[in-house]
Amino acid sequence: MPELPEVESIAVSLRRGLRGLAISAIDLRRAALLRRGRPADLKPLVGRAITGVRRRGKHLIIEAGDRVLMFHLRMTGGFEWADPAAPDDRHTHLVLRFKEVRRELRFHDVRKFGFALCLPAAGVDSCPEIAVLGPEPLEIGLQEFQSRLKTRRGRLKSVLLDQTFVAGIGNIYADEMLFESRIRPLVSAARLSPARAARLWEAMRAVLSSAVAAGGSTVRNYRNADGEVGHFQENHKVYGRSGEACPACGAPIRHRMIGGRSSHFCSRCQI
DNA sequence: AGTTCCCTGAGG
DNA sequence: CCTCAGGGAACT
Repeated sequence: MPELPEVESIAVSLRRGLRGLAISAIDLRRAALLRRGRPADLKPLVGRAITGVRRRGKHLIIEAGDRVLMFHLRMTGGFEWADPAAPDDRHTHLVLRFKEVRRELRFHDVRKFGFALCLPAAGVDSCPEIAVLGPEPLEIGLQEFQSRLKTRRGRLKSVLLDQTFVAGIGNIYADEMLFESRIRPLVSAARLSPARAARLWEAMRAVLSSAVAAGGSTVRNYRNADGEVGHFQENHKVYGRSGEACPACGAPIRHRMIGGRSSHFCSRCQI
């Protein structure tokens, strides 16, 4: 569920919390968290100062000099600052400790879909996870957005969720930006008119930037690294509102599966 | 291009 | 008890 706005909010909170800290120890509780990586890959991080935190798509990248620790949170991954003496739950998979402070940073993930990789900083952009990603939706220009759409066969909603098209959009924001632009999720991406593509581009920027400003959406239990919830769920017009009245026309919000994902839309407003 | 699977807790 | 949620890879 963490999508671009949630990962951005986590990155901002981590940037704040990690400023000026150097890693003193790493406690890997579940080796499978590293996927193809090995536990020994983490060793170069010990002793390194944190030099930055950034986001690429839904990936979170903690920079420590010439190494990075990259996370994908998938559905239920998250961070929490805790006193080392505080009890931890069985879903904590990695713990970072620091020279300067007593508090430790815990990565937890109930469903274990998330992963972490320790990579050379120079190799991040060329690693498979990042190399395949499309442009950032808040950076891509209208012309490029329109021309990329034309090359995509398939339903518009599925294309928006495809991280190689643009990186960072998930189920919530795909539904919301389609409603905002009054476009049906089922239409062909390639056949979207330039005017409708422009409306979608505007909606994409508006929805994502509002969501970033609101700290993301907290449905179920998303929180940033400081334990703060997001507030954009209060602005959701269609996501999770099947059966409720469309805020624009009053027709009931419809719900159906598209490409294996639950989709919410107004069949009167969205054409 | 659609379906299945991974995993677990929440909700019916 | 059963079903659902969901990102993304793997499979059909």
